[in-house]
Amino acid sequence: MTDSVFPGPALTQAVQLRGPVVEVSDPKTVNTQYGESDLCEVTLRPDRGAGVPTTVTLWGKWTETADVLEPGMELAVYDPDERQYQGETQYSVGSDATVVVEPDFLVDVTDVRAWVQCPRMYYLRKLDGADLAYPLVKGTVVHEVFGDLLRGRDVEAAIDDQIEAAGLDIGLLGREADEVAGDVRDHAKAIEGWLQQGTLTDEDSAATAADSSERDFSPAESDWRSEMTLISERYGMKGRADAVRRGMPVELKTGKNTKREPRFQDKIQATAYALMLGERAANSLDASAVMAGDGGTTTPIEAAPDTGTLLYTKNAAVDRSEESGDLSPAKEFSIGSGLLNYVIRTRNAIAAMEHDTGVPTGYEANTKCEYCFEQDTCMAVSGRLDQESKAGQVGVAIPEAERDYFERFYTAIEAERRAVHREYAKLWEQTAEERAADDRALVDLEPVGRTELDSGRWELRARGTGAVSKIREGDLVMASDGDPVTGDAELARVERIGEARSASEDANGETVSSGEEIVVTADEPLDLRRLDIYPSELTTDRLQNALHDALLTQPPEQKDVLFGRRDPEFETVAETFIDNNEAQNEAVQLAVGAEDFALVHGPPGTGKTYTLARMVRALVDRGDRVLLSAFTNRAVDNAIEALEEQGFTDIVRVGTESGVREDMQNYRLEQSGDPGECAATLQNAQVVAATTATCGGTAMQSQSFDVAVVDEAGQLTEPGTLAATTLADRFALVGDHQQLPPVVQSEDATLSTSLFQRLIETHPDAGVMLDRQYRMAQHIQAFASREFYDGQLRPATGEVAGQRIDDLPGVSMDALPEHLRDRVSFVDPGGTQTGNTNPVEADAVAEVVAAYREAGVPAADVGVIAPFRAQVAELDRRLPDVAVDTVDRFQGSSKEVIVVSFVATETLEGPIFEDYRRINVAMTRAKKALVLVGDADALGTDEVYGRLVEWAES
DNA sequence: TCTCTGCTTAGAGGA
Repeated sequence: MTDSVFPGPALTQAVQLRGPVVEVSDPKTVNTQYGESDLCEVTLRPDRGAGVPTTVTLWGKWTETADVLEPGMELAVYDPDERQYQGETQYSVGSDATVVVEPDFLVDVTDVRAWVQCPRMYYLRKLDGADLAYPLVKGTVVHEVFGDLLRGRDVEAAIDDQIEAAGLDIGLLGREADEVAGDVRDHAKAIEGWLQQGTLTDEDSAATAADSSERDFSPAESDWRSEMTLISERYGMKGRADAVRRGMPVELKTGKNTKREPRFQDKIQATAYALMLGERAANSLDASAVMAGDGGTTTPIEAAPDTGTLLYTKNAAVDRSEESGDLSPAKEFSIGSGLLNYVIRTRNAIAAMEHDTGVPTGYEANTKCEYCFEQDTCMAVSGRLDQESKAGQVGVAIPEAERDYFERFYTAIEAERRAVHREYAKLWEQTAEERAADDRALVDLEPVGRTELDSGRWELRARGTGAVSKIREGDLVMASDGDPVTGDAELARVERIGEARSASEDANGETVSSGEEIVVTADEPLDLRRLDIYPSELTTDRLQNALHDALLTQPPEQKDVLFGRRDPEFETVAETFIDNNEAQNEAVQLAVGAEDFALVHGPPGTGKTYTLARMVRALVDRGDRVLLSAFTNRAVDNAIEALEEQGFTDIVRVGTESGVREDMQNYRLEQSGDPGECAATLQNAQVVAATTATCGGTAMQSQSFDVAVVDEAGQLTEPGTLAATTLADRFALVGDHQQLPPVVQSEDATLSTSLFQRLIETHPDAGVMLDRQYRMAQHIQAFASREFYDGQLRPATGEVAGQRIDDLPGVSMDALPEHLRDRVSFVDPGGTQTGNTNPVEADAVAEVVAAYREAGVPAADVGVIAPFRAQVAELDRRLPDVAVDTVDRFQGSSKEVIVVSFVATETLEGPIFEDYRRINVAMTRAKKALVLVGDADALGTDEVYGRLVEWAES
């Protein structure tokens, strides 16, 4: 077992050669002293491209990996044979060496498994993965029960709890809890029987046999670990083993297998875990050797466990009179270097395919399509997209424009996936300090306690340093003893981060807080010393799903308008919904009368959310079932709040407990509980509200709607929007493409234009712009109106236009310094940008805020905005009781007084300043006073920022 | 050196 007595990074001399491939020779066959052998020469630039091009000869089966290599791919070569020849060092990769393609791309073990079944199955899984199916739900419940049994829980209690936890899914499948419990019990019996047997053979004392009738067979803690998350830096792989027993992988399968041997793909899955367990074992063996003064020489392959176990629990439940064959649930198999290397080569094939976003045909492996249960789907997808596939094609291809669209977005989403993978690689590429500085980790935690919960899970507590990070309550994180890759590490859920609830007294009798308290829950106990963000591919998976559903399952008529083959149609609606704002009323009429879609362009402060709520009510009055969606939880909750204010409360909110705002929890659908009740609550709801990411999940995929109403649609990628709109016959998008665009990690521009923007540009007639704003004084809105809204944005009333800071109770204009008395002012404090901060400017901002405070403006009415998080932190220190945040995070809210800190001096370099929409957002948060603080010369280097300064000074 | 929210995780099975 790896222990915290071995600090520092992995000690295995892992990478011997690593860098981009320059050239790959054609494979050839040569005669050697051992007979005929294949070889292929690969030239790479070691030291990650910095070294002299070096040729490595790949022998035998490694030529399969050479086959998929292309120049430009990153290659790692471990433990190659080294030989001097004519003054040159030559490397060769035979049986003892390993080659890994694109090691930073973490291939999932389940993807390796799917690829082994059929490379095309691997591809199909990415496109279409949100189906609800009983065997899957049951399988999940059995796995959870298995984990509970390993943690020593009572079987009946575990079954009841886990079925309750899966309540909604079971209900949506139309099953009863009792029926599922019966099914699960059969599997649980098989697990119990096997565990009992294991205990008996392990403990050779006669006394154990006498006790065997009792329930107490709880596995000894040192023998077992359940649900072990493994990440491999060396092989570029990640996955989660069901259980590890004495260092050996155990995989639970709830299907049936009456063959003597385990299924090949099951063996491959367990072998992949064995490979990663070997890596961990080698690291700790080498560490021991170093401590003992020996050199570390064990390779991970040598250190890998030699046996894997597959537990086919359904075997115990089948009717023995009708089945022949081997019905024992547990099947062991031996793991040798051949199988381990096979896993690595398969993993390489996947990584190579991902490098240039290729699409597998099925010919890559020797699979037989006639036995495949994905055959129909495979042929249909191949036919619709006109792809080459071993199974062949059925059906008519979608139009070429749609195929191009699919290709373009598929590629862009996969680029996002690679960006997520780069985040994984940072787990080991960055030191703990670098990760902490990047806000991606909380380090130097001091473990203060652990408690085993009734569920068998563990609550782990630590004292934090109070450092900031992106980690928030409810997040799934990697909890570790200090090293998330080679140390003791577990996936954990953050339950609490914050000031310790209990305070104590110090020596002088003063009450002191005991620091920041961090509480997480995990399956296994560990010393909680560090938390890391655990990147998730969930969003990319759901975007792929949405793309697939929108293009391959929607009827052509519905897609026509998206591809410009037809103009959107409207029925004329004469009813008046809002009588004091023409544009708002027109927006509701448009949405109600839309036969395809309607677009509502809502600039800042124009009552966009109010209009949206009115629209939802009007649709409901017509008998429509409405989906209410937005990218962020905050926007969804705001929309519900607006509905509530209009007296409408027949809403079901789908989302996680931590995502949904406290005061909206009463609308939240409880996903655990009685299956029938859970499902009925969702199915009977007239209005269902959820984020677009949740719309892509299994629960929402089972629902259909008449209309989807999507708020903040300017912040959504096209596939993100489609996740909501494909669930409905028609849709209405509400947003503002002149405010911030979707957040995407990759540089690809495809995803950064919203569907809202594309449609409003191609179909201006299908949209209404709300042109009267209720937020800003006339002068404050002038710049935004001119620059971003063609001068069409105007104050809704004279009162809005003429508002002044001294309208606030107790605020006197005379108390303000003269340069701050205008509604818009500019201050040039003459500081210097250092990194992403400007301390002098921060001081000036603090002075401005202090001036407003002294004039009587309450702290709650002041907001401070800066482009960089570093400057936000700088300002936060000076202004503890004022809201300070980045532009991006301020979108959606407003304050009476807004102070903007631009940070930049001399030049305006940096991508943050390139998107002018960011200024629009920053300027339009202010109601009565706006103060711009920055370097006039730097701002003057850009035309738009220059006009901004001119306007502020005038 | 740029901004950053989603999501129960990942994996659950069928001839």
